[in-house]
Amino acid sequence: MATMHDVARLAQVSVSTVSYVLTGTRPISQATRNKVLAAMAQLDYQPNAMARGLASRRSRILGLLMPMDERGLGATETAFVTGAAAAASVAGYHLVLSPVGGGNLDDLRRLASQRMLDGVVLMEVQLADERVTVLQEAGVPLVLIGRTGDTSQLSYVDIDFDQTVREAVAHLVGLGHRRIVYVNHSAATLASGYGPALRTRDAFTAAMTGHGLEPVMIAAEDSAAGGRAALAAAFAQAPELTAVLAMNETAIFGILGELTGRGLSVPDDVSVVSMVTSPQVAELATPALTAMTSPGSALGRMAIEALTRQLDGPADLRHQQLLPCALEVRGSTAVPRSHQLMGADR
Amino acid sequence: MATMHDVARLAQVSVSTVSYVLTGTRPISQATRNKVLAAMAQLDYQPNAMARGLASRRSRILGLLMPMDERGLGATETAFVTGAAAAASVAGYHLVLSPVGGGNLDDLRRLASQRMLDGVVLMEVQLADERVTVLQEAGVPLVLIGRTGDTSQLSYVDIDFDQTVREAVAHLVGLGHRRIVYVNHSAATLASGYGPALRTRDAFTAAMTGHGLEPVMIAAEDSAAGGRAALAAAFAQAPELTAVLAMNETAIFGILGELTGRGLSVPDDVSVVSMVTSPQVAELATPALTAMTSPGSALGRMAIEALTRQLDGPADLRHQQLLPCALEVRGSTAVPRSHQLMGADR
DNA sequence: CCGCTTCGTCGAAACGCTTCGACGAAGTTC
DNA sequence: GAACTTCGTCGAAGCGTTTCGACGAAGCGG
Repeated sequence: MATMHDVARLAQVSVSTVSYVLTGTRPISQATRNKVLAAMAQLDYQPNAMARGLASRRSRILGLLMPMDERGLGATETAFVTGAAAAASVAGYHLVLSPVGGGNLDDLRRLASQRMLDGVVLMEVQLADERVTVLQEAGVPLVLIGRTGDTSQLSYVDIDFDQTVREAVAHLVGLGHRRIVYVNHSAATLASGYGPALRTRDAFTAAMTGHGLEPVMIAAEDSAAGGRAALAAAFAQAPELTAVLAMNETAIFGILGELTGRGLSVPDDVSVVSMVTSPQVAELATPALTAMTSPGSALGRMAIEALTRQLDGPADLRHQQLLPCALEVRGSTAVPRSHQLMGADR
Repeated sequence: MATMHDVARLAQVSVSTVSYVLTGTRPISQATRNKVLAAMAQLDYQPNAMARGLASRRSRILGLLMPMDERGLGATETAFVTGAAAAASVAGYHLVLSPVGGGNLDDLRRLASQRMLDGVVLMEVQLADERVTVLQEAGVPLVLIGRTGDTSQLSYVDIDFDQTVREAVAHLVGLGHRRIVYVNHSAATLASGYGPALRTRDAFTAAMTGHGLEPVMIAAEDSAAGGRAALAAAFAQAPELTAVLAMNETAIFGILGELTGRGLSVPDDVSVVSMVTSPQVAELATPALTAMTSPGSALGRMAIEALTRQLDGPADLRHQQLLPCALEVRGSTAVPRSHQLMGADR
């Protein structure tokens, strides 16, 4: 493995000159640059990342910290990752994903103080997230995907849940639905302070009230069975419901199954909208689901861009940005039956 | 940020002594060790990963290279990752996931020659996989999850597709099914040399022939629509089929939807077995799918263990191992209707 | 009690890079 | 044309570890 020394010798220049060619820190004449480049090519030279990191005190590695729970990464999370990786590559950084969950805070502390990560993007943030504290104490530049409760000191990108819910509700109301039930994540998830669950709950209440309608929310376990139970609960609380809005990629299949089981057809009897859902998952269902598609890869990209800007620019640069999900109408929403009759009446 | 120098000064020993306490490379008296440990604790010392890596020529970082395509990571892949991360942590290594796909071979080459990874676990291996060549040329220790065509020089862990298919077929045949159709990945995937698709195809043929039955295989696109089309094709080729064996987590939902659409009930009219499927996904369907559950986290763990053994032990250590999937019977398989009648006849 | 290992520790030389100060040559300003 | 800059390059001093050779102090068999 060739070193910079070898390159310098072959090109008949000093080691520092080779370094300047590589980093562009100081001007180098075209002639010298060419000599050096040729030597590099000839020796198949690759800079040693460790040495570079030690000398420059920057590893040019960015971390994407994601808790990996059992249920795996959905297409949405994967889009984050690919978007982030692409952006990092463009900015000349490596991106590594570290599956550090909430449990091993010590692991995280170690990772952070070892100076091996120039900065970190944190996914799946809780409203009160200790990982944020740990990283801030370690002095690691940080961008969140999601938001903590107090965001004043932080950089983040997140989904605009307010607007997303508003649009979803508006779509259903526009079709003529009046009794709309919102199926959220589980009660435990809500209690744990999971931001998206809380924010959508409030946004749903606001949106429905704004239309003069009564908001009904059901908490559902993240499983098909949870979805079935949630639908039963929904009919118990609002027997004449005509639409379900759900933010639970797992429960949604239980909801659909239970609907079919009760002899109700989607979308003729009940319309269904799935929130923050990837096209891939939406297409799995029969009929394909009308969904609010999350801006996954854009979020990942913007998080990395904010982070690199923070690293190269002034340290106190803050970046806060919200992106809404886009409504994509597929086969699971329609004008409600009651409304169709009324229309026929006139 | 405290350095080893600071620790040495505070503990009144030399820098090398501190290093020996940390690495255990040479014996250190209990008294000295305690002094050093106390100093470290007092200063909240953390070794600098870059300096360590430079001096020791080992980064203590292992890479898990996974192509991230659009469809995201299933629960199976996620189990790989969590199993691998846990094992790496136990062995004193960091695990980083790098989303390097097949496309950017140059990226991979750079990553490999930068001496930032002590070793690599490669996922989603093709029968002829250039990434293997690149990594071998770069001299990076390597363990595959999956197998290339010629495995003689390589370490790998993989699913025992032969036995898995055999057990799945045996389950169906045991129930009385005779006309069984295998829904594989797409023709393009087969043509690209994707090992699992090819191996299961051959295993299915062998298993069916062994039972004196005719093997029928259909290639399906990885989508719900692909599943629907595949089922139509299946009925065209084998009108009296009573069971479907599928290895396509995405298409399976299309298959189920199409079955319901044709007024056929699962499992009474048609039994369905899903291969290499996580319990989570199996439970999504209604009824829950009888499936061959992949040994995901065990596979990840064993890959990492093999890799670390290779790093710490002799360089030419090879490790080759196959693990079967476990049959988990749920609601999607039953005795075929024809068979029930025959049973009633007697 | 004499040579021998073994133990515990030290000092110094790497590891492969970046970066700082210096310096001659060339260009600019008045 | 004296006094400055700017340009292009060099040498050397780090960066924070590991690791090697050395060496005094014990321990030990004979």
